[in-house]
Amino acid sequence: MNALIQKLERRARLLDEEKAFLADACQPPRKVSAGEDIIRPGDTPQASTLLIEGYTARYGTFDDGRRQLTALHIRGDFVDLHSFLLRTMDHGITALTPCTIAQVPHTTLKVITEQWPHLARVLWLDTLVDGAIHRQWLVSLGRRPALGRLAHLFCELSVRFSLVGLDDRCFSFPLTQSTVGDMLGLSTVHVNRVAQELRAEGVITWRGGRVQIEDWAGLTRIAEFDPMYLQLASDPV
Amino acid sequence: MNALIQKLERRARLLDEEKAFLADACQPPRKVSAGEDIIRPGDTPQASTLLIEGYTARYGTFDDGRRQLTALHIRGDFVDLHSFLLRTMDHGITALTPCTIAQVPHTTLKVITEQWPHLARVLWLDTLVDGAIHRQWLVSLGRRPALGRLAHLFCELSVRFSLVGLDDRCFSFPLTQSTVGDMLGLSTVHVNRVAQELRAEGVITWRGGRVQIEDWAGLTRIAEFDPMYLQLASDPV
DNA sequence: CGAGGTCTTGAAGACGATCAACAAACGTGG
DNA sequence: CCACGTTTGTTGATCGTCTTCAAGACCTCG
Repeated sequence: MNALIQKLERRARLLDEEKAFLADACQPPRKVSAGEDIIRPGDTPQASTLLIEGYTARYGTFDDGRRQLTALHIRGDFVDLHSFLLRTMDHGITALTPCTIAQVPHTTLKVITEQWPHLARVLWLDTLVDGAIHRQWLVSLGRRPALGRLAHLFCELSVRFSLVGLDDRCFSFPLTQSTVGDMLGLSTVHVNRVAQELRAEGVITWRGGRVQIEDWAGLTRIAEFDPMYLQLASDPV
Repeated sequence: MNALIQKLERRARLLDEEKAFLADACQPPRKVSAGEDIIRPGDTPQASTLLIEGYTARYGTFDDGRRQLTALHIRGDFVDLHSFLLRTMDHGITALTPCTIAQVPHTTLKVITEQWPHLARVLWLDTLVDGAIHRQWLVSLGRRPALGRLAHLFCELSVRFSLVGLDDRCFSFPLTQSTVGDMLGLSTVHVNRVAQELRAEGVITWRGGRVQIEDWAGLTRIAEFDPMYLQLASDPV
């Protein structure tokens, strides 16, 4: 919850009443174990899920079992704020690690749009930043070579962790190379090879479920990273 | 304008007052010629642009000039509704063909969020469907082979045109193969080759700036197309 | 009629996938 | 705390898809 508010306040000032209302809206936190589906494609959830701790991902699947992850969530992210209006989910959401989540009923979100228009705009903005991240991923998958794709992912995560008050140059990353492959549209083997290349360049270490960025300038150069899309400016909305 | 309302009403019922307010919000239409930028990266527009006729696209560029299109808009699409809250644009929007556009001032959009909460939710939903399309494109770029990518694009366009009342099995498509390559993350040469393959399969004809779908079942099979993500159900929001 | 853009075709090469095998790390139960 | 099985990471070899380069055909529009 605090992580969410901290992130939202990087983009717009919130009134104390708004923060209090948002905090009250959350149902008690719940644990989810790794590999469990939080939402299955076709579900029509009655509440939106806020990620308190852990990693979750959105995914689409093919008949033959191959999958593509379309988003990666960290603490403070609303993993399915869009289910409030989208109703039936066109994709699933899975817990990549053990997670703590809290739910906000859709009825409460509706009240926000009726009675707290400013807060509603801030939440709308949050879904729009989600879209901006999607666009960057599209650029990655469409035009960036494998090495740049992995580098870009780490750049993005570093900035996103800094928004929720975590050390951004060294963060927990207990995902398998196979999962990363499903995210970047690469095979597991190739993820392994480009990871080694990043290590050989000396820009990161990635071991034991942790990533440490050793050379930020070098990493951003390889990734051609420009953080503008993460909307760090704090404007009234 | 009518196209927008027609599309929105496929997802939620609108009151006559809401439709009237939305129609009044539009400034007089304006022509834009092919190749012209409607928005440049870094711009902070004071109005959102509605596409009345033609094709526009969102794009990201690299230093070396290569580009990746991240969205394709047809008539009835709000090409940058998100600029209302996102403020400074992280990407550009270009007219791929001669276009007619109309603008809606951000101040008016703000009034909608303050005084027309239901209409605001419908517009929010529209940006969420945008996100759903992004996710499908991510799946395409990440995991679909070139043939399936092109087939999927035509499936999506067919459904989207049907939502705005156009013949969906035969639509105007005056884009170059190079532009399609920038959309699908492919080289021009390869777009040419997979297009010929789709023709050879007898599922489409694509000539003289028009696409005709000859075998919908075959096309959707090649694309592994599932239209769920376009949110065709009409629910109260 | 000419010129520039677009489409088409061929050949060579690169990047990443797939297959296969082994090593290392992890977790679980004895 | 160790043994064992399973998952994850690593490496090599081969293969396929798509890219790049190059050149010629077609088309459109002044």
